[in-house]
Amino acid sequence: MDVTTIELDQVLRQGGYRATSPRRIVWDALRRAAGHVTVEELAAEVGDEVDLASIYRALAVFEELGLARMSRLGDGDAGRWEPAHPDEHFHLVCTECGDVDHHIGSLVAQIRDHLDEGHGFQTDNVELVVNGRCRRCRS
Amino acid sequence: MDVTTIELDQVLRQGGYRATSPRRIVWDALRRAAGHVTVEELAAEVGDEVDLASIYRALAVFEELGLARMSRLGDGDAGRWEPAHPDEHFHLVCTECGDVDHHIGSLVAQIRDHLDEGHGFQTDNVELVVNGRCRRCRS
DNA sequence: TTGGGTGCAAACTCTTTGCAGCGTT
DNA sequence: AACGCTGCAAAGAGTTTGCACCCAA
Repeated sequence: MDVTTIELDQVLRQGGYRATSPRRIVWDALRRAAGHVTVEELAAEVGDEVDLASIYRALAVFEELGLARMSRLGDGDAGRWEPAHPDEHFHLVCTECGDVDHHIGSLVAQIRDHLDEGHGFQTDNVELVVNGRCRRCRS
Repeated sequence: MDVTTIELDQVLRQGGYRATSPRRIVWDALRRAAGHVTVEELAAEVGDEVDLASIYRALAVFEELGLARMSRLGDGDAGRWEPAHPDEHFHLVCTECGDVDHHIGSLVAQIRDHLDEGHGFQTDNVELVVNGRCRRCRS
């Protein structure tokens, strides 16, 4: 699923929300970003076109519609946003160089299956953040 | 490893920190708690014996010494603390009843191995939070 | 036309920090 | 005696909210 700006309007309306200019602008900025952007970075990207409060509100709507996703990659870090990826994925955070690697694999599906079968737990959402040292920094 | 109050003093000193009364009180409260306590809850537990700022500072020291661990179980939630568990573990959070289940298993070790062998990533810390519906709420 | 959405500013929560005095080493 | 730690109060970051106006449906 690649939600373009045009499709965004439909998804919003189907969810009972209005298709507005600020939401389109925030969505475009989020897609344009390489991922893992803070709200502040998004604000810088959209300049003064959209108010900070409206960015927060837009992202909350996107999250509810399953369009976007927030993670906290460090202890006291601010929330970082990215378009929701259809494939389950998780984040490798290098504590040395700060690099964040997107990792798509079967691990999340394995976790889901394991919990469903063994524990009767119906998984909605898996938040997996792995801290460590990446290959380059391992020396 | 079960770090009692008496052992705490040793661990602190070995780490280059002083063994003080506020740290002992916070540590005892953390161990007495069922786990997953917020700083505010700890503050209520210790009454006015220890200042809020000192609780934060004590927990930061415990984390550095590997004695305690913080997780964020929900999107906008405050940090929740627990004594560090020797076995790798993760959290199952039921979005229906709010119950948090500690889950100890081989999953975290599997993740560690997978990343080390396949990607050269040396894992320090795995933060895994699974949201969903527990067996009871599944109806 | 109507009510959901927006900008603006103020408030709020969680957490950190500066500083003078206290207590561990 | 020295200096790390504490309480207190104030500041700071990130995020939310109240309200009047605006605009999508």
